Amino acid sequence: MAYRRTERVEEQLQDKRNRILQAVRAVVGEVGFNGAQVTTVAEAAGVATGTVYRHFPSKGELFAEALALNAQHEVDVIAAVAQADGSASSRLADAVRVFARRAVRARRLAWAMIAEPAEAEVDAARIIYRRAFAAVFQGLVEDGIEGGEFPPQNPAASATCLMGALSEGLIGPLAPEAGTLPDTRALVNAIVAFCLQAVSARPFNPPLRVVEESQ
Amino acid sequence: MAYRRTERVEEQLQDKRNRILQAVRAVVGEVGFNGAQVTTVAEAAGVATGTVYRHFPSKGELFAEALALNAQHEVDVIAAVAQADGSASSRLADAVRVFARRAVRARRLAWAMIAEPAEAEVDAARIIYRRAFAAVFQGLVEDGIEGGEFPPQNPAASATCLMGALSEGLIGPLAPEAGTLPDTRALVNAIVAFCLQAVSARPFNPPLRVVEESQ
DNA sequence: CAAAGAAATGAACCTCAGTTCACATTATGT
DNA sequence: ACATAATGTGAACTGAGGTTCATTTCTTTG
Repeated sequence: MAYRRTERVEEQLQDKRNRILQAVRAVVGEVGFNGAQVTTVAEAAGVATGTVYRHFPSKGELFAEALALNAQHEVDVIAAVAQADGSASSRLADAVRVFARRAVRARRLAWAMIAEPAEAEVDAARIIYRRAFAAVFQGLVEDGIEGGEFPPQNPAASATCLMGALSEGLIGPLAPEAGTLPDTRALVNAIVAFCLQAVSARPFNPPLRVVEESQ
Repeated sequence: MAYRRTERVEEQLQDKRNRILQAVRAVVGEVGFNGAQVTTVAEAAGVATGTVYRHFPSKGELFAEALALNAQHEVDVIAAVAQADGSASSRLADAVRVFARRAVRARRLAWAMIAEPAEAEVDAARIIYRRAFAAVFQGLVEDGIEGGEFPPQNPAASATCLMGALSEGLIGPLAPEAGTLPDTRALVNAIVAFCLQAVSARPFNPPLRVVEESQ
């Protein structure tokens, strides 16, 4: 018996693993999934190509885990906003706004996370996290309905559609081939307005019966 | 002078070109973009692989043109619905419903057209046609605003978000890894309801002012 | 410090689907 | 029928990038 994996080594291993994941984030934030090669990531992480494969079984799984890491963080942020005080409408508006703002800020990365074609595993992870975001929205929609703030509706469907409206509203402007964003503020506002109205409004036509269902 | 491209040959050429495009449609409708290889397409079209390259410069362009063909057809269908008689709301609802129904019917194909990762050229074509659909919706939104049916809003942003809500609402259920659709009818209805409400409703909270902007 | 076992390395390898191209086939016009 | 030219063919080629693995470097223990 002449070797044993020490705590210190264990830590260094974890550390290296994290460095690799962070490198993916950095590289993808720079050149997207498309341009991100394993060798490039390894270089960015300060390790050799082969080392990447001591920590991850394949490019797809590495990239998927990197996406999951980011996406989970974003979900947490949005969930926190959603759990703050205030009416369901205002919390929903805030959640959507925060999502949009953060996306616009880290534009290239956001586009990659939301929309850029990538390995199958990455796509799978994306779907999972889209659902996670939708779940947060769904909670808000349910709150709103229960509190009489929103009219009755299918919360799951509304949440999915919200997620779609939100991403589509962003994807175009975020896309790398689109130039610089002309008016970020206005864009975010329009998306927020749409989303809020979609779930929180009452039918306008046929004519409204104004009070009957209000709390 | 011993050869000249006859009308007949010209036709056969066109014919073969179309057969190849149709083959792409068929193959993609079966196995998606992912599983669709040039050789497979050639086989399905009843030509040799090389022949494909006499008609199209690359896989990407071939597939992009095939997508464009389909998408243009769908745009035409939706545009026709949008130009029918009726209120803006009803036309919008019909347009959304028709889009969704047709997608659900040709499920695999629709998913490929809307969401499946593919060559860069294909993605580019997709963006163009998403905009084309959005343009149709935008026209309806503008109609609705002008006619006092819909409240004031940013028509371009609303249209983009509509397109997003519509596709996202469909993508999940359409995805090949999702099982058989449980209740197509309900799904389509929920999406239509969301879309209609998103643009046609008035804010519920703060309290409504009912008549002021109606025509 | 030496032995033993892990972890790191990175150049070589492999895979696979898009593409090519030398040749065969088919069409036109005299 | 023959010359000419275009179209069709599909096996072989190619290149990019993910993956491997023999070798080197590092860590632990007696």
